[in-house]
Amino acid sequence: MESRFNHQTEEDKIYESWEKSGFFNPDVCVDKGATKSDADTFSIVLPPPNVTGTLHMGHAAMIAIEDIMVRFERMKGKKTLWIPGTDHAAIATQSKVEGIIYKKEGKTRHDLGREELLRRIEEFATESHDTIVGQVRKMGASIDWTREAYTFDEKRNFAVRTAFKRMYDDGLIYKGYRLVNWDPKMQTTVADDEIEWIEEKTPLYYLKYGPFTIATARPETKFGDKYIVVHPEDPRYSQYNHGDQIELEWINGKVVATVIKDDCIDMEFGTGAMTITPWHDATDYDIASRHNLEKEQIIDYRGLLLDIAGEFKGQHIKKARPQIIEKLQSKGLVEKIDENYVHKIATNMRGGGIIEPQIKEQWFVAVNKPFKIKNSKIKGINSGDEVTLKKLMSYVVESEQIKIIPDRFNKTYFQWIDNLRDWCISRQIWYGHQIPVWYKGKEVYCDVTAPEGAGWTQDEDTLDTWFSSGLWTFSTLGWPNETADLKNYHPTSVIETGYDIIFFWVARMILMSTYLLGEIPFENIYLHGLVRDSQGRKMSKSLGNVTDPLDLIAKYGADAVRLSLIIGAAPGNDSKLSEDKVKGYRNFATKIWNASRFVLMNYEAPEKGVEPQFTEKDLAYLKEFDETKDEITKSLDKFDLNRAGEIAYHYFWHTFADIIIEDLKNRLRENADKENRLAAQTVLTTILSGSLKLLHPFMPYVTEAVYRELPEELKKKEFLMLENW
RNA sequence: GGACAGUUAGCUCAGCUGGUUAGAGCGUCUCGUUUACACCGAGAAGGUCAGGGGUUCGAAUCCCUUACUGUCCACCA
Repeated sequence: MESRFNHQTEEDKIYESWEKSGFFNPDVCVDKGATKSDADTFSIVLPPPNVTGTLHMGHAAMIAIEDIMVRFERMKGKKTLWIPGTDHAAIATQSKVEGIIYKKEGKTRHDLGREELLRRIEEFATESHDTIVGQVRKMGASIDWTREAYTFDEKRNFAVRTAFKRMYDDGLIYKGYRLVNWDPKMQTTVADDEIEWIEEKTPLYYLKYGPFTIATARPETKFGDKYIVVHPEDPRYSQYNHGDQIELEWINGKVVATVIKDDCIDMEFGTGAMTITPWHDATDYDIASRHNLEKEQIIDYRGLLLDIAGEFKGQHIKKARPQIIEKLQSKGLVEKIDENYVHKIATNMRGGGIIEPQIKEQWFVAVNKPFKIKNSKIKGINSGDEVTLKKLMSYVVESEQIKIIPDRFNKTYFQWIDNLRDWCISRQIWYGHQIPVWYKGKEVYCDVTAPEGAGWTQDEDTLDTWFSSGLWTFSTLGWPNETADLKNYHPTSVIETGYDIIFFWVARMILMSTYLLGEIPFENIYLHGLVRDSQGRKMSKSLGNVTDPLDLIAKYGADAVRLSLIIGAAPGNDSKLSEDKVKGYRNFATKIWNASRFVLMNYEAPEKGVEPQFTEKDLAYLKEFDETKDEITKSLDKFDLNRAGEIAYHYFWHTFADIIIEDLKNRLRENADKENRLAAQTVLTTILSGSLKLLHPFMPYVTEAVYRELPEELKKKEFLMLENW
């Protein structure tokens, strides 16, 4: 044995031998007798990384955590399945590729056309996929590659169409005119959750609106405003009654304004009076809907002003604003301007532009609509019970059929559900699952496959990417076919993902699974935090503090990277990563190697007839090891990987290496007494091989490498990976 | 506006349901070149556990409160 474990040359070889053996696949484990065929199962799906690029430290942490769970459960003898895959990430990917093409060639998607753009995206996605898969392997993931899936492959597409059709038939998917988040840059709608609010210092204009003064940050939307809304109890406006009509001079001449009284008005803000633009603002839309007011479009889908803007027609809203203010000023309608106002602007967080709400016909999932559930396996809900999707989502968590780790996220989850509105699922981008609805004249047809006969055209919209990833726990297992995998491995044991996508993804998986299968998608939700830099800053390209997991792996080895992402990282909490930390755990890997080397180089095969004669201290050492093992097992069972890792680390280095080896060293050398020597050796080999098992989920490579060096009589299996916990 | 975290040694964090002189890693300092390992070993210094109040025989740990930091949610034009 060399004096150090050479991760650069050994890790890939070890991974290859694992993968080739087939033992990442539970079927092979059963066939080859490594796992009992009637063993309990443990299953987990890899949160599919977006094919928008490469993996970052957060992904590395995710893989490390999941692989620890998987290796631990596999060693405990369970039929263990971990399914890999990637996510087409519809809008994010298209946005990214469009950006690249525009930068390189100055072309837009319309220059290329649908077919060519899709081809380019596929090309990019494939490349990105290959990189990602390579990275997952590098991390040492014991994942079943034979079951790899893509959210946009044929099988998943079939699952998506099936899901859509069922929801459509149950009336849970409908097409309707609603106020939606429109991204003029990407030319598509975006879900509420996909919006990021950014603050911007924008002047707040106080405009004279007849006898009223209104405050607005967006004068360019105000052309058609003909309702003035005040609070019913506002004494300043008590002389006006709901419904009063007042003629007044406005931007482009006279308008008749109607007074509306509504208690959603904040009397403290501005002047306590506002005009509304229902077509382009959510609050205004709600007010207008409550009072049955007219709604009129002011801005088109590209962000240009419409006819109603008169002389400003055709101008972009951004350019028009100062001119509109100028005109208002010349008419004496600007009372004052508050330059220090901070306005919140909605942006599309998937690389798009500034959101302009629009009323548009879109497809929605009705979350509050009652329906009768079929085939419920959910405890407390029977088949035929009337439920809503919202109720299903909250019930399974409330009743603790799904547990969230850490549990404080329960509150976050429920709060989100309380605020949940119908989910807009149609997108006007090209990269995604096309909606399985066809039209011919006034006829509408929804099915898994296209209708017979000529003259049908398919709906051009594609589905929100989360619609397909919502099916992930079971679409990867073969649903809608009743496969053995689905039967064996669903519900999955745990979903492990970042707390930042609990709404986007976790909640939607619960929605889809409870509705479509009548069962929970997973029993546990393990949420990890963000991996930040050593100063606690978010890693970002603009800060230049992004560390590539591959660089760290090349430098210090995957084992060190894994452990440094686990220790000091409690579920749900952000963690900091520094190179020093990784270096420290690389040193630990070397320590494991050298302590093992020492034990092995002093190893002598026991002579026949010689029985070890243990001292009391020997027995105490063995007992201490057992206690440590129990503690680690308990922690892992509770998903407390952080603690388990720390105990294992500390025990191996500072108890086994520093104390036990030091103490027993001499008895190996001055071998006056064979029984005594054998006892010392037995203590060392017992604890060593036991420790290798305990450390294996955390540091699979070094431990497996050491295992190969063990004399045959100390090994029971082909791989350490397959040893009994 | 609502909710959730966090505030413990120079730095990063443990400290589970309250119980002896508050722990670890990194860093610092001293010593050590014993044939497993200098990617090492032995040892040391360093903390009024954010502030205040309370419960208790006893609190970093439970309760209240203040301050600061961070995150999420929400229809303040």
